[in-house]
Amino acid sequence: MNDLREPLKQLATCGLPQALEVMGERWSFMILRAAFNGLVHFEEFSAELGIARNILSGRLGRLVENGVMARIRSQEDRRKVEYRLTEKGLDLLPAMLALRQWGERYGTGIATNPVLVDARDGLPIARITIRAADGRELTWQDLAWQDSARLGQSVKKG
Amino acid sequence: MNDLREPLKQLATCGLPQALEVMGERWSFMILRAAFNGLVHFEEFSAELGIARNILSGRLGRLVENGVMARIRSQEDRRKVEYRLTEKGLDLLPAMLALRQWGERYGTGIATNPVLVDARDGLPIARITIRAADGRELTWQDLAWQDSARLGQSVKKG
DNA sequence: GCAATAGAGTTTCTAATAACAACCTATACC
DNA sequence: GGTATAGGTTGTTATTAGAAACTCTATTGC
Repeated sequence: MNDLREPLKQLATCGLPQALEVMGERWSFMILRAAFNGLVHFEEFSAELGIARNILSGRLGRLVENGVMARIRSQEDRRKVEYRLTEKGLDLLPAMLALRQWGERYGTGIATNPVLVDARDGLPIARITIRAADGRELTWQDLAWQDSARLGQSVKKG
Repeated sequence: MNDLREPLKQLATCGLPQALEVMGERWSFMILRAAFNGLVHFEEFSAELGIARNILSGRLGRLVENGVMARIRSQEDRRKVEYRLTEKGLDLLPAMLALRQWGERYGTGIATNPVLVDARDGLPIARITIRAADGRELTWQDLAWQDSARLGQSVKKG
């Protein structure tokens, strides 16, 4: 366990609250997943998620507001609107996959489909892991919290 | 009352809904972060998060129910209870870090503190990325969805 | 051209849930 | 007895969810 680790009972500041501000609401990640699955239209999200229309409208609007998705009128059919992931939205993929993999691992063994693969060789992607700057895989035992003012100095683990 | 624990009917099935059922509520990730920062007692979480006591009680209970945390009576002081991350909870670290890194990257430039470092060399961990089975880093362009029944066959990018 | 229809919402109304504040309780320690 | 710790209870408000009906524009079929 982490009994050897010196607990730091100080206020922590990090990007998590800001991420949760955008993605912490109930349907946000499900909408994101649908978007990664190629859905773009309001009616597609509605059918896939079974979410009430007003709520879906609100969530999509919020994701657009926060720059996660872009709202684009279709050229071919001007009734249609396309919601497409922005760069910022695409950058949420690691977080979504990490969550999803965790759910798969500990959930009630529902077979995942479809699977995300490397387009080059068709093999499923690896598990999302934590790595050192030089690429070594790290576990919680290998990690320590460090005050950012002291970065680069030696670390005491116990 | 279409909630997240119902299996999806149409396009995609995966572990995400199950992960969100455990971690999708408003304070769950903040509690998790506090736990990773070494907090163990009810009053510590309460002080750190400023969350109403009944809500905190409910969330902690739910995390324990779901096996993310363990509720342990302290040996030294029998009044005290320790909430400690289980293996299952520790395995949420990649997801939490990916979210946090995303928030840092796109948030309003709040300096993160403390920073998670490799205890061996004191260097901050790398960004959480998606990798192929052989370890190559992959971006969204390199990926494809594949029906799990056809794994290993040729892939067309969607 | 005109009616019917499709897409993307908005509005209204209602129910359920989450959140918060402020007490209250039950142990266990001193 | 007095205090610390973990939580339950009560009451109140805010938010979220949902169903159904409505709007507005664009397209399609005749």
